[in-house]
Amino acid sequence: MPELPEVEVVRRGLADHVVGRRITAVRVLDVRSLRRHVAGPEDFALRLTGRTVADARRRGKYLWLPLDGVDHGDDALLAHLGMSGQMLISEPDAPLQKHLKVTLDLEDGAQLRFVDQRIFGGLAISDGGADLPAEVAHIARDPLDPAFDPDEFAARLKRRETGVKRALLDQGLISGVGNIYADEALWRVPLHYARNTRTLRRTEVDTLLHHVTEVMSEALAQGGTSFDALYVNVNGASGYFDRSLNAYGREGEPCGRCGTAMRRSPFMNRSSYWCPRCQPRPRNGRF
DNA sequence: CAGGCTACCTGCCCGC
DNA sequence: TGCGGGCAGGTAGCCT
Repeated sequence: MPELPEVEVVRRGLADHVVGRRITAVRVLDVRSLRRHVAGPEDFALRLTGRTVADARRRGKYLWLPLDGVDHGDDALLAHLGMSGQMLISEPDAPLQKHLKVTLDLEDGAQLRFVDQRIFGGLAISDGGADLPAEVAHIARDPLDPAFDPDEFAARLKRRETGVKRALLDQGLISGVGNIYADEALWRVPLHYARNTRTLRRTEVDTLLHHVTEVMSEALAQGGTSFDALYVNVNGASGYFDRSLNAYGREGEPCGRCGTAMRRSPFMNRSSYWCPRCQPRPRNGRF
């Protein structure tokens, strides 16, 4: 579900409501959400209790909260929202959400809740991960990161022998882009999702990068994309970028540029949405 | 390295 | 009303 803009909305919410607060109690309601914390739920709770959240950081779709505290190293609470994960700030006595997995009581009386319907997301404590968790080391910088290097991206992309959308979804090459924003950026360029990366000229790479960055920035400014209540910010509010989508989910609807009916094609066990006129399928790997 | 497939889960929607 | 299949914003691992 959440891609970079949605995760960044959550990160900002955590920065506002959680950073600087001490964790006074931890409850794990479903151990499956701690699959990546191999030491188990008791260890998880023990090591979080009493710690103060020092910061809220993000790279791509990964979030982490560096922790302060005596007797501990510079470790962090690592989170990935997967397809359906939510971080919600609640009153402790608020009704329990159906898919509530973990609660963290904060010293100011609020409660941070991790809710996750499909359990593809999860929480873990990353040893020494305050700066950059080892679990995130394989993730490339995202285009909203000031240190993102377009030259390096272009060089690595050119060395690939693959389709351009597959490359965009490769979090080791560029992070934060998921199925929605990949289709939106490709529509804006415009470029067919199967276009071979080796045939892209540098100007096309730069245009693509421009649109990837722009569409995610615009979505962030509108609070992200929410099709339903599964994606919400820490206060439970939806984003409204879904109204601005030009490609994703628009099969059969007219292209916003040329009016041709948009198409949906199976791609990597999901779907790609594209305009057959603006984004013609490449021939000879080029056009 | 590329990429196809599977697994990890729940829920919704559709056709029968 | 129920059942099966397909679909959904993601990632990791195994195999060829």
